Amino acid sequence: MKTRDRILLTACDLFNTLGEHNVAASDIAAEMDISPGNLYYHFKGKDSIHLSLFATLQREMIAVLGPAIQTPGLFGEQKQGSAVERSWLFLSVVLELMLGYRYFYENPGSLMLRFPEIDRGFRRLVHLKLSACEVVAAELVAGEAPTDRQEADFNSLANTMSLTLSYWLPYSRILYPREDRTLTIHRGVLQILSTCAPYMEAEQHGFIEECRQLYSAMLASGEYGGV
Amino acid sequence: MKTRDRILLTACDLFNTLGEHNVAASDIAAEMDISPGNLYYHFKGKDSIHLSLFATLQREMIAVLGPAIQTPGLFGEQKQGSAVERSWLFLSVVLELMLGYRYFYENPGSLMLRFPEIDRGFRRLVHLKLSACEVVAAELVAGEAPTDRQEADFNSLANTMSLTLSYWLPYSRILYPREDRTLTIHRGVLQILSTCAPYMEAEQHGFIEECRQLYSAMLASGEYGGV
DNA sequence: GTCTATATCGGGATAGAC
DNA sequence: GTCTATCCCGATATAGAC
Repeated sequence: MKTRDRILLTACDLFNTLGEHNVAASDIAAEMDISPGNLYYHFKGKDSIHLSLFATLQREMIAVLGPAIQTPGLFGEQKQGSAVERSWLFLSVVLELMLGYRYFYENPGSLMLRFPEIDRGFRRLVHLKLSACEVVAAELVAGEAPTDRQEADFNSLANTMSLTLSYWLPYSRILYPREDRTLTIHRGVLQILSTCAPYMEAEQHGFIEECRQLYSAMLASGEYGGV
Repeated sequence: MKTRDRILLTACDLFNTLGEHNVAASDIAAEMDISPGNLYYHFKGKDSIHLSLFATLQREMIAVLGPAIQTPGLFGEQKQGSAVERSWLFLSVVLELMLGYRYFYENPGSLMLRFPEIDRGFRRLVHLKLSACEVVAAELVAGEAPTDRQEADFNSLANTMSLTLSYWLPYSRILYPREDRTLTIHRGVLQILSTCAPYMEAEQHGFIEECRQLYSAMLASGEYGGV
């Protein structure tokens, strides 16, 4: 593997575990057993690493969000499974991706303030996420023509979903600091879907119920170091 | 006003506008037209300022949250107005308070990592917020004995409210960077209350409707530099 | 591409006069 | 309490040999 890529990987990893601003360029070099000079040969500095890392995140996120927003609905092509199942998959993928760059979501403000391009990019991503949530919500509630009130409720529903999606990782980490990551994602998806529950057809509830059972079982089994 | 207090005030202000980590101790001194040495006479350094600032935030927040959690319901003593109106007031007060220390909520992770006492304190606050939201939610949905499913929905509702309450400021700032602060708070309260809408008695909806109208009017008037 | 050595710089922190 | 002057350190960044 190329040194340049190893730097990116190592940096992201350190940022995630230690917190972005507790990691110096030299720390990254030390962690990889290369010299600081070498690191500076590949990147102009920590800033340049941040920009590169964010560019990747952005690219990957757009790759996931883009298709979801296309008119035919989640994942463009032929639909498979029920609406809830597809939503579940979609939300999982997004959360998984965010988890890989979680240092970013713990302190969005800091990086946005330092780098205008990140500021713009992140804004754009949030807007995309909101659009995607609108599509997901629309698929989930489906059905009858909305009254004015339902219209307003729908908008706030999409907002809630998008907000939860954006901040679930840090929020959850505060409430359950040592929880297994996989479980955190599952609970996040469940939390978001629960938000839609009151608007959904009765038959759809079955899937959410199953998820809840599953989640309880996981918690009980203790293999995920929960609470 | 004592220099010590002016330092706290100025620091908080600078942190809010420039971002915590773009502000050096010397910047604070410069902004107040005192010498760095003077600042270090009053505080051992930036760290000590942070701790002091957080202690205040914590104290004020507990003063608001504590009574809300008491069994009689929101604001302890005799209840005034409808449940929605009281919730509205309560949520406004909390958001207003958070707004005063918004630098903190833009980058929770950074400060929590640096100061164990802030980490503990912030965790505690989030738990309190969640408890308070449970009380608010209970007052709002009121009524009949819940089935299992409603029970689960209720829990996730309280979580959604608490999460929205915690991250509304940064989220909203990303979506509407230049929005007037007052409007941001109003919209936040409305957003949280909308979350409960599907669970509420029909008659309660009237108030939320009014709020929405009001909000539309404010946006239209343009005096709040919206979008 | 990678290393070692070194220059630079900004912010944190202290000493001592007033 | 407040100032000036100064020190110190850690992180960034570069030069030049291998």
